[in-house]
Amino acid sequence: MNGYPEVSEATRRRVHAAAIAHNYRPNTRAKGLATGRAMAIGHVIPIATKHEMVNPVFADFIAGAGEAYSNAGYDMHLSVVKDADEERIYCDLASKRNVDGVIVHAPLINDPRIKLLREIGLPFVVHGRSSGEEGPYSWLDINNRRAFSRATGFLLDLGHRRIGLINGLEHMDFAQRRRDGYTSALDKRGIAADPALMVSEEMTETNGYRSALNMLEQDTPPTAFLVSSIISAIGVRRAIEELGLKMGKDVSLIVHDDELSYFKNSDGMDVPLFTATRSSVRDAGRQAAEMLLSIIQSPDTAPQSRLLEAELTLGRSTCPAPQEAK
Amino acid sequence: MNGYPEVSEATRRRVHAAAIAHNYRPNTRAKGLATGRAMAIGHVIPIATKHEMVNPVFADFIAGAGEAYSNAGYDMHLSVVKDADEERIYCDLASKRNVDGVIVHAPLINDPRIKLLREIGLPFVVHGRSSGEEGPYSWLDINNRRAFSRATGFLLDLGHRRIGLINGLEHMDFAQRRRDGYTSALDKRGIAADPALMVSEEMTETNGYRSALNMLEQDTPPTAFLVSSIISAIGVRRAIEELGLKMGKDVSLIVHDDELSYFKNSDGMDVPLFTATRSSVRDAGRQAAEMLLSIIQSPDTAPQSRLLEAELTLGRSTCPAPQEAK
DNA sequence: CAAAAAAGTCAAAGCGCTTTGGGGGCGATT
DNA sequence: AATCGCCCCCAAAGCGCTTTGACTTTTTTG
Repeated sequence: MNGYPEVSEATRRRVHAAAIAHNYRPNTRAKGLATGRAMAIGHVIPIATKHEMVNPVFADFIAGAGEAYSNAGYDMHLSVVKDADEERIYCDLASKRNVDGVIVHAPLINDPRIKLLREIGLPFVVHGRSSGEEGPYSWLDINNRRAFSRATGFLLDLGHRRIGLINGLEHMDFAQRRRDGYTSALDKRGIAADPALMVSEEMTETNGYRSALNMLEQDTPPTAFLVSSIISAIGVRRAIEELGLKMGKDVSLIVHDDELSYFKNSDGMDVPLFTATRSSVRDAGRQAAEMLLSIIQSPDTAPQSRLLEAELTLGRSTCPAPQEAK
Repeated sequence: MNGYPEVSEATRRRVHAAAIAHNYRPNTRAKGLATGRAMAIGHVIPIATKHEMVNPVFADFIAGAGEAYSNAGYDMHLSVVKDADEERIYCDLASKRNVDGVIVHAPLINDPRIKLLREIGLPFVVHGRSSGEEGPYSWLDINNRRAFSRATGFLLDLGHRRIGLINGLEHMDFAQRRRDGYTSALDKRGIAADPALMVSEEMTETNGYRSALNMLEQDTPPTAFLVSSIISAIGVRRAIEELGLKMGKDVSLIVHDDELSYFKNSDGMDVPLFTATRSSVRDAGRQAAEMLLSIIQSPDTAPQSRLLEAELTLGRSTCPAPQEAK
């Protein structure tokens, strides 16, 4: 059944028919044992121990990756793990031989997992990058820095001078890059970044709400926000409206939109709710998976990488800065 | 290493030490082949083909289940699958022997998967139930009917007479039960359910927004809403406020809260944003997983089931009906 | 002190597949 | 007619583990 050339077409057909008749499918374990390949990819999803938080982008990323795997006949192996145990899990996966490769999620700055995986020789692709990691490795990331610098520039062009940054946790690489983009765009216009306008926290609705409220209640409140997640942005909007202000009129907001399936910023009909830097995380999952599969197929080629650009899409949450705030 | 009684303690220690020294872990495939047990549980997550939607509760459910699996030494196998292909996948999983059991997600009314799994003899636990399925099977569900009937009763007690129901897709069993709870509570007070106040749709922010807007723009708009998901509720709130109304003052709202980790309705400090029927889906994942593991351990016991009650928690989104609306 | 019992060790078989090398059958070549 | 070559088919070995039963060593007991 495995396409050997010396088997006649007739026999092959007979075997196939019999297999279907008996509802036969080769036993994965036996096959894996004989071939030495697991035909499975591992995803390790870390639970932030502090708040037991599951990153909401995982679901969509995995949906995209899963598509690529089933097309290629691979299975997906998931380990849910408290972030402290994460390294041990990679060793386990490798030495128990239950996966042929892994996707590394949510890389930190100087992420130790990259070194570890390189050492144990398990093929991997990082979703994101890890600043400070010098050696070569395969990754797929969006251009977070440029996205946030463009978004900041866009707000500056609209006349905003005090722009709040509501970011994710900045030991995560993506958040660091986003802040870089933000501060460098401010720098370029000769504006000093104000620490009172920058927060770094888990991207939940409540956090977004609380931080925005804090900033808006300052003496010189921001007239615009840059928000790292559509979930936090909901909270930011709540804070804005609770103070009797209007989003897109009194306060502007740009959000990074991962195109989560249950929270589409734009439904294709109306003008999107939020002005956003947009990049589909589902698509990223698909591409990262395909990259990993190709690496597994030809292990000796150089590490691959791909940098995706985020689109800046106009929504109803941005407008010129109000006059009195200039 | 597997705890045979006739091996001396000293030898065991020696073997253990050697295993650790060489970073040895038994090969999962070989072990599985020899024992006939995969030590893995399958989760099949269907993608609604129509909108390519991933149910946002999966992430948290799986986080809970994953905890139970790793405690028991089990792995988790994920298949992401277009909902049309779902039955084939179950057959594959069973005949390829790569899992010892599966969790059935998002059961429909008269769900054919239950019959199928019973036939092929693969142990399973349903997260939810399937009305119309007569035979015995193991399930874990929340009492959707009672939760929604209580919530409706609560709104009626506050004087609301026109209550909008913004539900999930009603071919899903949970949504059906929620509507049942809603209509039966209305019935009990002699109020006819108005079809113009009931919608059934995928639970996205946009859908919630649009449906609430539609209802509020009717001649006799609802004074309260019952919403099946916190995601849709965000959209409902947006609609309310866009019309210049205040949630918890002009319009009341009760939502079902799955305690999604990135969208906590209550953060333990303030009064929750929404009044809600609350039940942790993460916890459900943990319990369903434990139930399945116990079934696999002793396959001959009768099917188990567990019905969890949802708590009604007071938030800031409900208040007595405005006078003029009575 | 010898024999029986207990405790510990080891080697072989088998799980279900892939891979390989040896033959059997048949038509073509000399 | 004997040989060669080709096309198939099949049987055997091995993947890394568990399980079993046979065997050896130590301890207990009459």
